[in-house]
Amino acid sequence: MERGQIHLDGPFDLRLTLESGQSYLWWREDGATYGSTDADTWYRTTTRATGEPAPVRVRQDGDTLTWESTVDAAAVLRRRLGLEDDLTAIRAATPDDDLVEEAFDDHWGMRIVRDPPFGGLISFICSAQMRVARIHGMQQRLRETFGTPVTFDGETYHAYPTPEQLADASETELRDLSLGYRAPYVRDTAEMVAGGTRPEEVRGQSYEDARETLTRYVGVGQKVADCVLLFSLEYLQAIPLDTWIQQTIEEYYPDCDRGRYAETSSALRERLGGEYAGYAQTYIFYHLRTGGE
DNA sequence: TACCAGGAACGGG
DNA sequence: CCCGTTCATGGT
Repeated sequence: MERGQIHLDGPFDLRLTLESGQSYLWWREDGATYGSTDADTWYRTTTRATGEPAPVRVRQDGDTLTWESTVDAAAVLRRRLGLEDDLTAIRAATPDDDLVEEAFDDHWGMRIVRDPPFGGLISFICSAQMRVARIHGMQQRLRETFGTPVTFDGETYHAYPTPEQLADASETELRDLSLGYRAPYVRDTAEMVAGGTRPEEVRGQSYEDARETLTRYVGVGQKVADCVLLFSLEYLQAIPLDTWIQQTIEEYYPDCDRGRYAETSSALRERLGGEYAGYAQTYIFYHLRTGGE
């Protein structure tokens, strides 16, 4: 077993980062409901960054992250948890705005995650008209049903299914996991990816071109595409316009409502500072979702 | 019971 | 292009 520590020299909160509705590819070792406020646990996931799926677990104690794995996971964790982002500089570059400042203050340390692209794509296809805890439950069932098991410290971690593993699933099998009408979307998109059309290929395209390209996947509209760009592909300017944010626009930024998704998104992006607008959006989303105003 | 959840596909205008 | 409707499922 390999074990290491990462010294945090900037604001970071592991629980907020992993349980704020950005990623559905981690799970708590204590089994507590996803979205719990108790952070005293290990968070588990797997990574294929070094080849075959490797289990990883990590926990936070103050300004120290401790991780354990079968591989050296330090670099992977830095990337996947957004530790390379200069959060203080990003906040400083975000225009002054009462709602944004309040959200930053209340949830300071939350980072934008970098999920593996395929898992990010499938999990956000599953997110359509669904609550956070249920989206997380779906991903857990997908892992345990179709993912490759690896044992670590006497326990089994199931890797997120590969495109091939999900493409081989039947729609009925997926419906049995309570995916509902999303089942054929997941299966068909997995087949497209297994066939060679990979989401990470959009890297290098302009933000709006990349969003348009991603909507070619079945079950991916502009909102889900924005989630994949923001939480998997490092387009930090992406602003997913979900029902919460649309409600926020009506209430706080009515002049940004241009009637159509692309135009409204663009207007709000400018209002939130452009390059890192996705950070401000993610703080606002979580702030409102947890009862802030 | 009826309504809703981090929407998207589909069909008609 | 735009708009309304439909699509499973489980919680409240």
